[in-house]
Amino acid sequence: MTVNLPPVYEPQEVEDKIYQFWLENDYFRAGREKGKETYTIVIPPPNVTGTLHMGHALNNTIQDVLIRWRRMQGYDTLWLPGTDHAGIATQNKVEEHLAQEGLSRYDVGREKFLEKAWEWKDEYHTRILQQLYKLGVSCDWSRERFTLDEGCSRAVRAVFVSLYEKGLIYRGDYMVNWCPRCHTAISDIEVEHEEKPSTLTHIRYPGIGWEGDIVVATTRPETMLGDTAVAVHPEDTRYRALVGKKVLLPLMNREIPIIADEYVDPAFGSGAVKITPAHDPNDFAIGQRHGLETVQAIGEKGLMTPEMGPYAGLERYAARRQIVEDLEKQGFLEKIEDYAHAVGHCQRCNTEIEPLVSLQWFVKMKPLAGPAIKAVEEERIRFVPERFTRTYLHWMENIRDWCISRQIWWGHRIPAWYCPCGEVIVARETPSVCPACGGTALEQDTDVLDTWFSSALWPFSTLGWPDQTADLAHYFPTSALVTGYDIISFWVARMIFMSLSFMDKVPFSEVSVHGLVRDAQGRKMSKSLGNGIDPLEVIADYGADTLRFTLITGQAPGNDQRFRPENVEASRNFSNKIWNASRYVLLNIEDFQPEGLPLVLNRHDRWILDSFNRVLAKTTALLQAYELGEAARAVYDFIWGDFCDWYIELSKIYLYGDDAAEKKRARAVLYHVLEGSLRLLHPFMPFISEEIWQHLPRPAVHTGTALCVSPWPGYSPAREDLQARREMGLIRAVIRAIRNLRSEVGLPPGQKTPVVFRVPPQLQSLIDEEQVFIEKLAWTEGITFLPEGAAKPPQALTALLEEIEVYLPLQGVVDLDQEIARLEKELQATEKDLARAAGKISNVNFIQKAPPEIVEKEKNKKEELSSVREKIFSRLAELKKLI
RNA sequence: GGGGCUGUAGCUCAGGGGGAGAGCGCCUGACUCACAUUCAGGAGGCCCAGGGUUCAAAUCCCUGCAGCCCCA
Repeated sequence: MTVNLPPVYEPQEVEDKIYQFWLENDYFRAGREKGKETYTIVIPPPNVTGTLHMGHALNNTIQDVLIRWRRMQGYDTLWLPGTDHAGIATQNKVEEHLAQEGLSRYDVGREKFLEKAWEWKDEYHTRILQQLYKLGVSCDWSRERFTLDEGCSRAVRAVFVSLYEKGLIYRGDYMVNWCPRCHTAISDIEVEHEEKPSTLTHIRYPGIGWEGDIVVATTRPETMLGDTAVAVHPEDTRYRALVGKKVLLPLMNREIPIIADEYVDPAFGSGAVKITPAHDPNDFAIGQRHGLETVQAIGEKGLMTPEMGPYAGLERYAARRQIVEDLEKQGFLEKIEDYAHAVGHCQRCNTEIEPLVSLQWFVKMKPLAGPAIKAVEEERIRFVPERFTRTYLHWMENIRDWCISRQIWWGHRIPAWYCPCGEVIVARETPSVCPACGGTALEQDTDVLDTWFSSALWPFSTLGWPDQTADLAHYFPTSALVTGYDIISFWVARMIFMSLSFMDKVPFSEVSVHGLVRDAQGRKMSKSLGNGIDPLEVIADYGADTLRFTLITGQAPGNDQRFRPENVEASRNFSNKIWNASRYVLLNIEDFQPEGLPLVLNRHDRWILDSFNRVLAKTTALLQAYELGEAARAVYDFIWGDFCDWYIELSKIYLYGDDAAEKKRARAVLYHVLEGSLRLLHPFMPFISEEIWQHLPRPAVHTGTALCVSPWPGYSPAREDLQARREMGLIRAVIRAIRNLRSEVGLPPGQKTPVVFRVPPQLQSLIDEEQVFIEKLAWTEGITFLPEGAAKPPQALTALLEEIEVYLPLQGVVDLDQEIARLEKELQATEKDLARAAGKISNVNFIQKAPPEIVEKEKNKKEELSSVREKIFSRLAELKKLI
């Protein structure tokens, strides 16, 4: 095999090619491992509104890491991809698009509009897929779904009709959150509250048939036109006598009653409140209790209704100004105060929502929430991190009915038909005849369903439900759901109750929750701020592996992360490190045929294999716990810190030496560890690992054709090697000590120094055997051992390890005063630690109550430290004599 | 008003009952035949404050301060 790899890794040359290779060989298709345990994830379907952002990149990378890891572990893995039609969001986009041509959706009509929306969907769907390919996700594309496709639509109808038949879907006049911009009702959780400075307007309502007036305070004076009562608290002595009397509604000259209701807070404002049942949820409730009239003052477009006299047709905020002005002119304005309060905004377009009473469809939530709460309480579903369980339960326990109708066109049309005779037909199949009167003039409800209604069915609708398909039987329930904490109530909660209701099973057993990706300053990435970073740009500049690794290592479960260019570079450097380590191995294993590990391994081999073995265990355990960031860091530390910095450096002695047997052995180990490391790395950096792996020679017995379907490397207890670990620990400490001393006096690597050791007899052979390696890695030349009792070199730097004394004789270079000062500093530090250990051991409580192994550890520590202390002490004495 | 998160090195953040960690930045030295996207060495932290539990607290509990998020 010829090796011609550039010294700098170029992902642009590699990634698309590798992805094509994976697709062509169908590695991501589920069912490759027949009969194996399944591992399934359904993708949180990205909206076809636009393009993917960093949050999607993180979400999909996490899923891909899990899926690739499980695939390598031999599970029958299915990662089911798809996209979401995103009703209001997409409709807004298409409307914006039309607006550029000066058209509204009403100009083009429903049918034509939907055509446009489908075109939009096609375009953005294609883009999103391209982006996902670029990220390297290993979805089973043969099973891709869309929330508005035929199957999902049937699922939606089936669920709607079934819930309707069970009495869990009803239609009613209720107060809903109305977005005058989107021109539709939205559910409670689609409303975002924002604290804003505002004013509290105090208005005087004159009494009718009694002397005086009542002052009410409001943040929304324009709604006064729709007032149908003034309410006071029943216990409020100031007003008790007035209850049942009337006041005059200024400007409208309407008589409205004074009523008593517990809801009123006597301490707020004047203790009297205006009641506008048509425009405030609380007032609506009061209106219902007291049988008040509902006067709609504001219409669906945010304009004052025609009944509002001089204000008819005014935009709501213009009306507010006008009304305040008129009130003042006519002497009804008491005062205006500054006041901060939370205003509801449309999640999609940020317009202030208008509470309106209208006829909408609702899902009755209490009966559905019960089992969904139980499933989580019984830990049939587990949130990771665990704290999100509380978020979920809190929401579920305080749930209100879900408004599911939307007055838009893009979505699943509500399967309800109306006959002029008054009959309402809710059916799975489109009816042609009214079952009540036999009439055929049926008209379907013009509204569509909330997008989340179809998303709630995603884990089973995508697998074929309502049909009882083989996939549904095999892959449902799914294994894990990976999602951001921001949609736990929107999506996760709803999937859970829908699944329990229709599948009688939880949709997934674990929910891995991640945070948001913020900008370098910690701000949310947003279009309006323009601070978003396009994942595709990062991929173009650095490669997908780098982006993935940056996102994964920057992540702690459930926490937000900041996306910083420095971190991207660190990941890029890591990929380059792997690339070059591999180049080193490849350049040195020409004509090499892998035949497994040699039977005889030396200390270095046993050490790296032990270390590798341990990182396998650690990484696997961390992945199991969804600690992906830590897992990636463990891999990073091993590859860079152990393999590259130490083993490769040690191996150079063999590879550049003359001993053929040694060379062969070192190559085999290098190959083994590199190949294993690539497998370990693959879920995190799939492209570079696959690319390099494809360059590696294959063992004769190896049947695999791609790294992505190679077995996950497993921990083996037989590879534990405490002796190698301990011995290499000593050798590395010795090398570091020498490097340290050399750098104290600023010796360049080219200037070799001899080194003198004083070691216990049992360690002399160890140092002896490692001489050539110590010389290479610590830039020394010539090692000698001081016999027992012999004088130590006077003009020498000293490093005192627990069992080993290291002297660098440097005539003329050593400044004795400096050396004494340095050793004294070390002595101080040692004595501090020693005092702490000694203190613990002399504490009776510690000896009695601490676990024996901890006590043992402290005793050893004390021994070691006092031995080091003695050594520093005597060395200091020697040096001081020389001055 | 209710719930939650965060406070650790100059910056960004891991960790977490028993000798303070990483990356980046900074300082010193080196183009050492895989890699200067590198290598070697170093400086730099009363782990927010106070109290409690414990033989032992940066870690667990409570209170406070500061910042952030969600829900009403």
